[in-house]
Amino acid sequence: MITHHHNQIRALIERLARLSESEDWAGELNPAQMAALSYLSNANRFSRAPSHVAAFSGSTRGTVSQTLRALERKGLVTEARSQNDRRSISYSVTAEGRDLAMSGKALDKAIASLPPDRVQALEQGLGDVLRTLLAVQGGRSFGLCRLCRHHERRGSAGYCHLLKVDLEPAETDQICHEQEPA
Amino acid sequence: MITHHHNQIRALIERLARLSESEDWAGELNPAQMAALSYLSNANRFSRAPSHVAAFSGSTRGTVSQTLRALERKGLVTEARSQNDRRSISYSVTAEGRDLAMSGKALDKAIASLPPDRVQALEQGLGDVLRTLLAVQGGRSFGLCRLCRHHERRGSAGYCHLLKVDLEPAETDQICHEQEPA
DNA sequence: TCCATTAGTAGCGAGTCGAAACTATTGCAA
DNA sequence: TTGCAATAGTTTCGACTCGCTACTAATGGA
Repeated sequence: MITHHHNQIRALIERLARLSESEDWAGELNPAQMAALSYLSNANRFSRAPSHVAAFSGSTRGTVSQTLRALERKGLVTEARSQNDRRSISYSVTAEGRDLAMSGKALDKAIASLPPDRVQALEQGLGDVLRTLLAVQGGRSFGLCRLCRHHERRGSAGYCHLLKVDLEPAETDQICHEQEPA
Repeated sequence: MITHHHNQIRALIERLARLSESEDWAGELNPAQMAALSYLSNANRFSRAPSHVAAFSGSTRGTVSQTLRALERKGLVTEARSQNDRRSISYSVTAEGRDLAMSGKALDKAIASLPPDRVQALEQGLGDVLRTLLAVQGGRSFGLCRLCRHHERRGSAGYCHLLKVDLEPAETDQICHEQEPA
């Protein structure tokens, strides 16, 4: 049974996202571009292809392809074709791109002004909702590498048993498109 | 200080909204149209003008003007010019529009599958975030009529001390653009 | 080797979006 | 009363999203 409380919460989530997106950096970037840039700046080197961005944002490869070209024209990302599989492309975020992605958003400040237990509860609740939604829609989780069932911690670094590669310390804190919660 | 937890939560909110928007009814309506339709179907008769939709969604009057005309072409809303102020227009949602707006969203179902205390915590946390964000950005709250400081309960009906009008029972549960939390 | 699959791109049409210019109406103040 | 300034909404413009349907190129399995 869906009560008006559940509607209310969806409305809140959608409105917050909309307000956050209609912020300052609008004019510079539009929501889709910012979402892609933000994803790319947190994704590991195995997860920066157009199809990954598309899967993450629930969009299509075609749409994302154009979004990424817009970002490239603006000098915020650079394209690099893969050696192994010459079909695939990996995008990297430039220094300017990273600055823009990391620039403080009003929504972050609003969240930061909450008491820690509220923040905790929010993270947990939203995480649960996301997991349930993905289970229904059949999407990937795009969680952090180090929280993956294929991840093995090795000191400050790590190892991926799925891709069979060593991981730098920083990489274990990035988003991976193959991630499956432990 | 903004920690990665706060970033995480913003990312969650934006991703949930994006996934929710890229749902089934896409093809029928796009996100902006659904957002406008959803707002209109919950707003009271004083709050259904283009400028109200614009303020609610953090958009502009110009953009919203086109969105509403698209909705009207699709037969989901109807326009009605006001007698008192002949500049202003109020849109009403048609029966089909209401059906579409009310149709079950996957995100609602995901939220409904949470334990009640989680739902409670989410509603509280997201509400706090929204209030803080609005305080910073200077937007209106667009809350429920009956939770307004100008509202006086009269049995199952009510009275608005700001607009000096009687309110039907159903109206006290709708969104008002003048709402200020009690 | 052949062909289905996968990764990405191109072009189309409807529509968003912000900005600026524009019309009509209203309200206030001299 | 006249005269503006403010307000409500629309229009137009250019850049872009978005889903779609083709399309190319590379890959990989039978």
